[in-house]
Amino acid sequence: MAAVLQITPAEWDVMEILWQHDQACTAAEVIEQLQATHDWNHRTIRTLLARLVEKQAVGADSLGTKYAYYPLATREQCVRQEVRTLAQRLFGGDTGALLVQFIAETPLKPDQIEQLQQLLDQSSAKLKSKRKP
Amino acid sequence: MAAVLQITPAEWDVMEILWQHDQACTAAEVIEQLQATHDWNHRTIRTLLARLVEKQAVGADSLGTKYAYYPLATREQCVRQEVRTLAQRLFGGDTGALLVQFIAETPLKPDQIEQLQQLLDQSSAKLKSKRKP
DNA sequence: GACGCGTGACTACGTTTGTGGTCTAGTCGT
DNA sequence: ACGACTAGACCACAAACGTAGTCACGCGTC
Repeated sequence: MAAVLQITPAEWDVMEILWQHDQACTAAEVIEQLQATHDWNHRTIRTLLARLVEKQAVGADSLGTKYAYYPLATREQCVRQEVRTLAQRLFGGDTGALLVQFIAETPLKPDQIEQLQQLLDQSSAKLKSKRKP
Repeated sequence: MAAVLQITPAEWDVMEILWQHDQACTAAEVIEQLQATHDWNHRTIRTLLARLVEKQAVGADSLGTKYAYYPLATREQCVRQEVRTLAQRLFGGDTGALLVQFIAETPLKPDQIEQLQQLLDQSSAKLKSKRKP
């Protein structure tokens, strides 16, 4: 399901609102919150919601005359998708070198460093366990 | 210069060819190499080249009847731009967070893991030394 | 019970992107 | 010198995207 969810930047802003809520929201709620930060016509936001429903990134349950909208994909999934797409484009060939360069010049926070170290440990552990059997 | 270079995925593939060469290339050379991997009409590639020239990502020196094309932006600059853009969208500009995701998504080779581990050690050492004085 | 308002459905329209066609002026082989 | 090719300039067109208008319908109000 949701094989290659292509969420555009504008749609992403709508998804963020939905992800922030545990409960499904009405269009009016989404519109109100988006208009706090975006200078968007409510019709624009409704269109974005409709497109997200169409591409099955968002579900819509009928509430009589209106709908309750809720995300069908987790933020996690969508982030992974985006990251994978960009990684493919940027690092399609030589992933390692570029990542090395990037790490070298990105100011990392202590917890990010720790996260990365754990990831690397896992990777090397996985590599080793694979080589033996 | 090249303030917000927006390179589309198709254009990116053209840039890759140009970045691979130290010397400027003719359109014919770019076309030949791209057609090795892409099923693109040569007109498509010429259009992409023209658009890249227009947005000043690529320079074109007249060689009589043809042009020599060469990148005006380095690959590093463009990668940085893309990463920043996506980090902005996904993590409110936190490039480090995006890097964590990249690493999580990327299968790394042992030597790359080692390199990255060293880099992280350096980073954390730097952080510690900064905190003291 | 007529009326305005919010809601969703459908439509519109300019721009960007991917893809490729036409036109024209040089280039090169014969 | 002429005809086949080639390179680039200009144009075309559909899909995706950002942005927003119109329509019709049910709801609460006066």
